[in-house]
Amino acid sequence: MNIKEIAKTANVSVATVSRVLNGSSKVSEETRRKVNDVLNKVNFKTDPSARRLAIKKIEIKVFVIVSKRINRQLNSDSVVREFYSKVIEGIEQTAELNKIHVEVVELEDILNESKLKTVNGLLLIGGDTTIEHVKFIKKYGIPIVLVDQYIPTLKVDCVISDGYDGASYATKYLISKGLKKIIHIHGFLNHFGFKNRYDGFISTMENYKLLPKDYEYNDEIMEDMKPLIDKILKTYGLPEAIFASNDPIAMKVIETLNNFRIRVPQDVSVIGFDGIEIGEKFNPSLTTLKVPMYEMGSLAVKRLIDIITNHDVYPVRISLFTEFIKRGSSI
Amino acid sequence: MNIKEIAKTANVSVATVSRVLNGSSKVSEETRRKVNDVLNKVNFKTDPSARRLAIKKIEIKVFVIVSKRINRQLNSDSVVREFYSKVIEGIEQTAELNKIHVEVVELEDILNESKLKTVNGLLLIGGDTTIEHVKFIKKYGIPIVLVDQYIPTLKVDCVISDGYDGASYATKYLISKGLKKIIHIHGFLNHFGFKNRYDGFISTMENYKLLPKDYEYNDEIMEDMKPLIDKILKTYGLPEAIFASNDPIAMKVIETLNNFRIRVPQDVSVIGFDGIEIGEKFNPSLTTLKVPMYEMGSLAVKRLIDIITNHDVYPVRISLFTEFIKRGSSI
DNA sequence: TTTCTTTATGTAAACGCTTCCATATTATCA
DNA sequence: TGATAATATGGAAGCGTTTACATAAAGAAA
Repeated sequence: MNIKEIAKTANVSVATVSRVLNGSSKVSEETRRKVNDVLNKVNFKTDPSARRLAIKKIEIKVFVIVSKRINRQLNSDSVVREFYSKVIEGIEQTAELNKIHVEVVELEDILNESKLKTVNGLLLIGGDTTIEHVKFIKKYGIPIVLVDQYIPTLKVDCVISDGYDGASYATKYLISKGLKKIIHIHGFLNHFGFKNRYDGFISTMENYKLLPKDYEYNDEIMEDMKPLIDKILKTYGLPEAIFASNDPIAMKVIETLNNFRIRVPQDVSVIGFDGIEIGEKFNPSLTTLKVPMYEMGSLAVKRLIDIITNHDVYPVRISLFTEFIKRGSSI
Repeated sequence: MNIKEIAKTANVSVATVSRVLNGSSKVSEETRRKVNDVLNKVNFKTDPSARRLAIKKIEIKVFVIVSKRINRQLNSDSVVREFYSKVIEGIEQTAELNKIHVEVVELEDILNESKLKTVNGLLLIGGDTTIEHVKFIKKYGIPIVLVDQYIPTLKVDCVISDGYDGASYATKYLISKGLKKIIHIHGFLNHFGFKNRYDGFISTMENYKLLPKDYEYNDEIMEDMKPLIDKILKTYGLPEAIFASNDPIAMKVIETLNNFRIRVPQDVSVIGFDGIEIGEKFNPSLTTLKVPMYEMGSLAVKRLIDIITNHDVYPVRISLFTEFIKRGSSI
């Protein structure tokens, strides 16, 4: 069953059927009804490959939106840089394969421009995307896929990593090694990513009837982590293991512990999260949960293509599993 | 960059390029090398859509595996029937659209057969799939996608509905209507679906500083719910709203409440979960969260195709958002 | 040498859809 | 009323592949 047969039974041309299918305005009410009747009767579904092939003439622009903050970091030497670079690499290569034009722009720019109207789809990367941004863009009816960001109250497509599962795995690993005094050092919990990892840690500890203990850090503490470690040692004592909510924290923790003459992993095991490359070079090399960043970007593009070409309507949340990488910083 | 350009620069016909690309034997060594040189130089990648369109039928066999229990229910008149029928409809139509052959078999059958080796991919539907099943099949290196089932400890692709979000939405809705005494009646929490909905309910109530109260039901109670309602009324008092973890429970609750001369929704609001069709005919018509069942099946097939054709390696979890449908059983 | 195979390559027709362009119809205006 | 503009529809050319069929070249058999 194809468009041609539909056309024949509806007594119109294939062009007209296509127009009805795509909601183009140049069809009379009567014809539209006639075609729709046939369409419904046979429960017609457009062949995605054919549509995709035909439509390819059009320049599909995908704006990879990055907030000013992240963009600055992308240009500076930072871990964020590595993370998002990998994601963007995945985006660009997958886009190229599908002959889609990608442009990386700053979020602030696109929000001010009425350029929005020329865009076929948007990828919004990272934690700076807010509900307002999404709502604003949605008004234009432009498909969006969030990357490494999830906004629970909004039903919007997103690709994220499974922090809950990862944290849970790490915690179980430590427990399986006989460790019991495990603490979690994490970022602000209103960030969904940190929250997920936190939840995974807490619930796993509770499942094993162990007392979960967690400490929140802020940007100042990143400068100097001594006060935090000090506090932990005083109020909690020396933990057997520390699970940090990302790699930079983990490395900072190790550094600071060393200053306290506490050895990693002999005295305390440390596990990070993200799997950035520096972690491997670090001494001791960092045990971590690797987020498949390239895949994240790649999947986001594929999803966007699906949405655009199939008029896919149900938003989905795609979570990628992380990969546990055992290295030197933990037993 | 397409096959035609490759052909031109390699000084051969497009047919020949295609033959080289597909490893057909009817190409001389010399020509093959010539073409491959060009291919490598420009890092050519075949357009998937075009290929898909041109190939009339890819012989990918997908076994939709259904456990005996569910299969029995599919043949009998049950709500499970409706739910899984819709899912299977999505699977079959999407498969057909992609010219893939689908066969619905019973889980028990396939596990005993060495037929497994002839299969390109498997879809496992529903809550009866166990870790052992998956592990067994994985041994054969066959791609699997779980549908409406999630096994946290195993990194296996799955398509599920977002119970947490749905439950959370329902709870917020009730709270927004000024209701405070809200309880949750749910199934066994070791089923990930019920657990998710439970978590969504609990955490939302806590967010609003309300006391969450929940009751677990079992199959006997489904026969006669009087004891449970009795217990609730005695220990908790009359709730203002009841959120049930699926539609059948919700309807049973309403029925039983009516026997107690308690009116729905005047005295107590009731919300279900699933969005099965009977709920609409029910009196009062059921407020519920609709799981996009068709989409669930459809997405599962698409994911399986991706895994098979792209050799996609990172397993992902795809969650579909539910849709809140306000009807007569709630204010 | 002639005829018959075999092998390598090219030509062109699909695959199902979108969309530019042309045409036919109807409405609008002077 | 005739000229013009607006609107609805159809025809047909792509989109990038695959592949049946045709053809050319070369080798084998007579």
